[in-house]
Amino acid sequence: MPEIAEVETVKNTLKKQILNKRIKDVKVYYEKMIESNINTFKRDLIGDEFIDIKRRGKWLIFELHNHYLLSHLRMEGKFFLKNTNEELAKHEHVVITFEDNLDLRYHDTRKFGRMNLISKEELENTECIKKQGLEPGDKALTASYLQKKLKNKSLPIKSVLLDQSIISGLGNIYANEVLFYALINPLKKASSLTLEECNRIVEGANVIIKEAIKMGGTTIKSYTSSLGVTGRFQTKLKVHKKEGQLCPHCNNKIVKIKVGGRSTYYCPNCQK
DNA sequence: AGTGCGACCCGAACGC
DNA sequence: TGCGTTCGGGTCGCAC
Repeated sequence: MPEIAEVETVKNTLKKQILNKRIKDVKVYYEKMIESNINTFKRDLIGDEFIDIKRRGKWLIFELHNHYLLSHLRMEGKFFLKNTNEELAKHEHVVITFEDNLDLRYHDTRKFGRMNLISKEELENTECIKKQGLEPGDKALTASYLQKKLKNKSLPIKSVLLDQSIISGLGNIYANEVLFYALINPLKKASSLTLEECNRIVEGANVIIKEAIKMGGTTIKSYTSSLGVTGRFQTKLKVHKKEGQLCPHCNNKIVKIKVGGRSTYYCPNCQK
């Protein structure tokens, strides 16, 4: 499941392969995937070219001359590059063909991913981009920023870490890992966190995301990033999907609970 | 405004 | 073996 590190990896990989090639055709096989008007989507892409790829939170931002193509991979979205004469595979929902007959194909088993084509001036006013909070690694992401954001949140801290408007880019895997790093119980009420605890969360997010990006993300379940790049961060996971296994700090058993409906893994001894 | 929860999806894992 | 059921996971939209 792509989180910030996976998206960063996809961005970096695609940048080496698809920039500055004229788009000659666009095919959409699952129309609900496109949030903007489908005909406008095709018309505006054809004839243009990608000149850069950026990322904001878990959103990929493909820059064209006049537009941005926004793409969210949700759980299982992947991009593949294939020759245009290769047969369409199951779950390939959007195909962008470049003039050298290379296809950028969007593959999504569960059809959860979304794309949106917007004009350049719209970017900062587009809701999904505007609402993103600070990213791990941003100097402005400090303990006091976080504590202020948590002040009126009665939800468990685990749920709040998944809120993209506070820290942008954390998903279920890294939220579990960050709380283990910070030695904080996932059920602890967000508003009750001390400045010191907020500091440990910020530090954990910075350290873990940096390391995950360096390793190309986490490959887990059905997710492998595009183009044969395989994430190796799963070897670094300490608690996620480790229920019944021993805590690397104290040797007590990792447990699995539900928080806000989401699987949550933690060490009850280290994270009291 | 903050919170809770179903819907969106489909394949894998599970139960019988 | 084979069938039906449950689960997962990010985000949105709706109800409270």
